[in-house]
Order: sequence, then structure tokens, then C-alpha cells
Amino acid sequence: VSDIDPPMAILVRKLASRGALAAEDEAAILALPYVTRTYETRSYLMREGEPAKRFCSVVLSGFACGHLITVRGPRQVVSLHMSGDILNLQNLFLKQADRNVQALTRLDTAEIEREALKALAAERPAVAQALWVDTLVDASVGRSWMVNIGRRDARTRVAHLLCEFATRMKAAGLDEGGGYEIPMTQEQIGDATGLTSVHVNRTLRSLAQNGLVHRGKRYLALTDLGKLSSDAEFNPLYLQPDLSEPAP
Amino acid sequence: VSDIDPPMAILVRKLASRGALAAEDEAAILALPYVTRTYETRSYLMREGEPAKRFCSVVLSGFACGHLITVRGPRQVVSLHMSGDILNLQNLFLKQADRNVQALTRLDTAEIEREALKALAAERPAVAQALWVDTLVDASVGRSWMVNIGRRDARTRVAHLLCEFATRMKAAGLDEGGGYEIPMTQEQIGDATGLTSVHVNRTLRSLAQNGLVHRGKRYLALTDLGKLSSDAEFNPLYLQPDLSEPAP
DNA sequence: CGAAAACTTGACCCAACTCAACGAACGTGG
DNA sequence: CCACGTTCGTTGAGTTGGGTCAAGTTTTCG
Repeated sequence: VSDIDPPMAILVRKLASRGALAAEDEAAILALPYVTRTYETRSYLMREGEPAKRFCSVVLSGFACGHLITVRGPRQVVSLHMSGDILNLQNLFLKQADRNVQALTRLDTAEIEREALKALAAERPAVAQALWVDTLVDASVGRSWMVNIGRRDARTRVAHLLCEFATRMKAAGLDEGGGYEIPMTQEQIGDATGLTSVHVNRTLRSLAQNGLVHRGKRYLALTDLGKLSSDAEFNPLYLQPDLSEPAP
Repeated sequence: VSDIDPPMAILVRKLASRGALAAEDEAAILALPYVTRTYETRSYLMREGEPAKRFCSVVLSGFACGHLITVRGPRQVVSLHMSGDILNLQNLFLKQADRNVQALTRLDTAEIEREALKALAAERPAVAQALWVDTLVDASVGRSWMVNIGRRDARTRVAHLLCEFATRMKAAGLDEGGGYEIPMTQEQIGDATGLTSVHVNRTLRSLAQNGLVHRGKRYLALTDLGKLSSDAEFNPLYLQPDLSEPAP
């Protein structure tokens, strides 16, 4: 997807990865009406408990995360989003936002009216299926996070998160020169893995000493994804890279 | 749903809670072909990595859980299922099972052929929407579990799990006399909360001393759900009890 | 009735947390 | 373009919640 492609081409790419689309399906997606919008770093796209918005947002560039905050304060990051991801498909049907969504970087989105998307899904079964499959994959990713948070030690946990991030960036076409820059602070990594930022700091130092990650002044990069993957017990099956229809 | 109701009435009840259904929709669900099947305690309904089965299973009675096992051994329970739950909607579209599903008790299910369910969804948009919403709610529940596992202490974690279980049992019509019997061993509770069975044991003792749960010889029951809820920071919003369409 | 599964308890340990201080980079406004 | 507040990262010292190990008891069920 080059810079001069229309924004909806990013959505076509995403949905095509969730199910086979005919040329007419792709044309219909490209014809969707939308409004682009830019969010600054740290700004909220939605907040838990708020009434659902009347549109769904597709990430065009930048990164975002979903998170929830407990009564006593600590926050848990529950999802990460990048180019092509649909941030809030829930808005199609649910009344209230079930989490916060916040920009991790400067973020460009395309907003699609709920009714336009529902109409498209009603007319084009293949598109409806791709959207549905996308929510199934989201749930699968969530299960994988539960395992990560609940049953792995800090080192493996952080490594696993980084592997998932890199793998998804590659799938989204965001790998540049084989390296991956992770757009998260140590505190955010901690919030996504159920650790404190202090411990994430120590864990990253350890990973860097083994050459599994590369740390610059204010960024974190991955180079040797292979070695990191085996340390992380990373098996990308749960990301459902191959979604072609099961044999009848 | 009384004992003499047809098995598919359980599915009707479930889907009606996920979106408004017309009388024709309900009739079409009741007309679905199915095969009932019984699983013994501890038997597996599906295994991670296996090719997806050609049918979806609806729980008629009993309980099941989904779980994943890490390379090093520890297991994480990622979902709980009871009467009315659809165990494996993924089978409609995905090629491989992304987790294990195992019976917690003796379990009766109705198996519906994938193609029959897809055909129903294609013909009846309201049913398709209810099924889709069901997967959205599953994902929402998963996020709530991440918070529980990642950011709460043992006592709150266990209490939260019990509250969710009781709340869902009530929604499924399984509350008898206001009490709830939890069909999980302490080890399974540990696997669902990211704790060890030893620590679950101590935690339950503590909850029982405060009168928040009631323990018999080999079962665990909840009586004072209100007090337990506040100790657990339990907010049932994420279970989406009220799913009526958002205003246009 | 015997074996397996589930529960219980105690003693000890350690991975990760807390607290605290400081330094480096960023960005914003004057 | 510099000053200064804010965010982010780093490191050390001390603590603790929950894990580990191990032994024994109770319950279930074939």
C-alpha cells in the first residue's frame, strides 16, 4: 500500500487477510464514505462506560492501545492496534464502550459511519464474514494474552509481547529494513504484561545483554526475531495468519 | 426453559439475549438440525492446533472450560462455558482450533453442522447479528479476564472470578434458591486466575472466614453475592447484560 | 475396598514489587 | 534558541505476595 493509495485500501488489505474478497467486494469497501481524523499522542478515542460512538475507526497510521483501569489504580493494556486495525467494531452493535482506547503515537484514522458499514455487511456477505472473522481473531489474541500474563515469567512475557508486535507489524507491512521499532514506553509494556515499569526496565536490560533486543536512547528495536521467538515460546498460530476457508 | 423444552430452545434463549429476534428467527433456530452428545468429566471437545471440526457445539447442561498450555507446563484457563454457550463458533470460519476445550463436569451438547448454521445466518440477518454479537461479548469478557489476571491480588482475583461465574449462571437460569455451586476444583480456579492451587486454597479459606463464600466438603457455594461483588471490584458491565440496539 | 483425585497445612524461598532518588531527553513557550 | 517543566528511563536497597516443596488427610468412584 503506497502513500498515494486511498485510505480505504488499507481496510481492503486487512479484510482480504480475514477472508477471500471478490473484486466487487473490494470495490464496495473502497467506495465506503469516511472522514479522516488525527489524534495526538496520549489522546483518547473512547472511554470505558461511555455510550458507543456512531462510527468505527480504522487505523491509517500510528499506533493505539486499549486499556482498562482497576478501582485501585493499576491499568491493564488489553489490546494493541496498528495500521489496518479496526478499533471499535463493537460500536456496530453494543451500547457502551467496554474499555478505553488511547493513541500511543500520533494517529491517523478513517471514521466510517456505523450504518454505512452495517449496510455494506448486509449487501456483501464476504465482507460481513471478514469482519466477523476479525472479531474472532481479536478474541483469539486476547486468549493468548491471558496465557502470557497469567503463566509466564517476566522475561518470557515481555519477549512474547515484542514478538507479537513485530509479527503483526510485518503482516501490516510496517517492517522497514527487517527491524521493528516498538512505539511503547516501558510503563506501557508493563501495563500490557502485568508488570511494573521498573521491572520491565530490568527485563529489557537483560534481553539486550543477550542480544535479543536493541535499545537506543529513547526507543526499542528488534533485530533477531528468530532467537527472540524461541525464548518467548512464541507460536504465531493464534494470530491466524492463514485463514482460508476450512475444507467442507 | 423447562426440561421438556427442545434443546434448541436453550440456543434461542441465548441468542435472544444477544439481539432481538423475530418469531420467524426463533422458529428457524428451533428447526436447526442437530445431534446431541454427552461428554464425560475431563474429556476434551477439541484440542489446540487440531483442524477445526465441521460443527459447532451448544452446551445443554454441565460446564466446560477453554484452556491453553505453555511450553513449560503451566496451564491457563481462558474461558468458562455453561448452558446456552456456543463453544466453538470459530469452527464456522477458522481452519484450526486455537485452544483446548474440556468438560468440567458431565456435559450435554447439541452439535450443529457448520453449513447449517452458516445457511441460517445467511438467511436470517438477525440471527447472524446475534451470533456476531456473541463473539464480541466473548472478546469483552476476555479483556476483563486480562485485567483480573494482570492487575489484581489473589483475593480480589478469585472473588472476581466467582462473581462472574455466579452472574452468568443467573443469566443462564442456573441459579437455584439464590445460591451458586461452583463446579471447579481449586486447581482449575488457580488455572483461571493465574494462581497455584495451594494459594487458591488459602485464599478461599480467607474468603470463607469473612463469610463471603461457603465451603462444603467438596463444593464451593456463593450466598452473599453483593458483599463478594464489592470486595471483587466486580462491575458486570463487560458481560453486556443490556444489548438492545444503540439509538440511531 | 483400593486407588486416584482433590484438599489442606506448614516451612521456606524468590521473582517481582515498592520506594526513592536521579539523569536524560523531549517539547513548549517566551 | 534557550530555559524549564514534564515525561521517560535507570539504578539501588529493602520488602512481600505468592510460589515451591513436601507430607498428610479426605472424598470420590470404579
